[in-house]
Amino acid sequence: MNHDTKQRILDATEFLFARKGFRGTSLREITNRAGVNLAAVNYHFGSKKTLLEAVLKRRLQPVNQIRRKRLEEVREAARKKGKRPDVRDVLFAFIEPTLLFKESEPGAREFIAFIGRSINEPDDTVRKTFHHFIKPMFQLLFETTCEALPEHPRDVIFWRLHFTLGSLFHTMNICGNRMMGLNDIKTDCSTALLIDRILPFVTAGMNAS
Amino acid sequence: MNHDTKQRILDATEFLFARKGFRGTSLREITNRAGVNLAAVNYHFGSKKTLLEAVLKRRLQPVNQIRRKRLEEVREAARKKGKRPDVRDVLFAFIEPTLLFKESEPGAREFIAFIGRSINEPDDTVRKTFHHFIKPMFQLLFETTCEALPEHPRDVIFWRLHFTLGSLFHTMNICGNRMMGLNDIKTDCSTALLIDRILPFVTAGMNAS
DNA sequence: TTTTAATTCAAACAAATGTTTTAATCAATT
DNA sequence: AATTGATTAAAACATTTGTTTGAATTAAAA
Repeated sequence: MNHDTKQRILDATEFLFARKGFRGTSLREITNRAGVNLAAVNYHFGSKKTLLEAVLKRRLQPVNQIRRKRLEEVREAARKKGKRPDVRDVLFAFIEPTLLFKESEPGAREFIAFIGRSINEPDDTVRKTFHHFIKPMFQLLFETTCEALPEHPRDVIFWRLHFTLGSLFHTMNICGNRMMGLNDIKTDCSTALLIDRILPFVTAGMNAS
Repeated sequence: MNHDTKQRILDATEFLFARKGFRGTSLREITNRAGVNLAAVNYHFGSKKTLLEAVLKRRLQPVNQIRRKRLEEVREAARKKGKRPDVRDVLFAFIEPTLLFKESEPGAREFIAFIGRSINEPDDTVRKTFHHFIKPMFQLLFETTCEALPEHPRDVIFWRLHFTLGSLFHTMNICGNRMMGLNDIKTDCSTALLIDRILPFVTAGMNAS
């Protein structure tokens, strides 16, 4: 019943993928760190590619549920009041769960950097798997933002949301990993403060005339 | 005097690094594409790591010169007028050369995506080499922006510039490579239009109260 | 032309990779 | 206790990796 072999592999994998990337991590590193036999990966997951899909699915599925719920709550609340959604509320509903994910579980603190990179990963397997999870969320975020800003052209909103994603995913990288600092600036930062920092920035950007 | 062997290797390398990443590209792919012998890489560049440094240096050095010149022009112009620099001018001086780089040379159209990824690369060699080039620019951008927004705390400006970099580098990825589109939105976009799109966004974000 | 240095080439190197195989071990069911 | 199925283990598999070697070729200098 040592069924936690799968868990140990998943835990070791997300840590190493976050630190060294998909291609930079070997199955031997993973199984060594997990304390299991090398063949266990192919036995339990089939292949390295399938392992990656399992790792991404385990983490992205829950956070996506939260994001969807939060976005639809904002939508519904606005509908009931007969007003349009507030841009800040919309962005908050998407961004807060994304960054709060870092605090959700021990492994997430590192793995958030991997997620932040995935959208632009050169490896097709990583990027396409990630897009499969993020695209419906992006679509929902897009529609909700269009409701919030009906006076803005749709393609302007589309691009500004991409800029928002850029800020957000870069933030996921630097808060989960290593960042480029400067001499007199302290770079460590609580998640709550980070949210307070990024939200005015992207809200102002979205609202720009 | 077949000294263009080095050039052909550099050209092939930047194309493949942009498409498949540093670790995802083998020296055999590079030399095949360049039409040169496998050993030519180690003969002319020493190692794969040194090749990477040469590739980055060849492209980043020129664009950095432009960025530095542009930023100092903005600074100097303000000083002569006895006013502080305009935030939009500062960001424009940094962003325009960065995105215009794409049009500078044939290979740059693809390579811009590699640059956009490098800041958060998991591979130490790539990330550190890139930081070596970008950090002085970021420092200069930071100081100039602080002059433009003296009422903002320095650490707020620091983080907002990181958000700006996030938007910019994500844009470099999607305009140089592949992007996550939506059904009814056309994703292709001229560089000039792209600059017109990103600039109001990050300017508003920097100015946010 | 002869000599010398720089460059190219094919071949081989050792190390690392994901995957498969086959036997051993474990846990539960009969 | 015996049997069955699931899991673990060690070893080997075939490729691919970056790098090195030493001879062949080319270009420049004497």
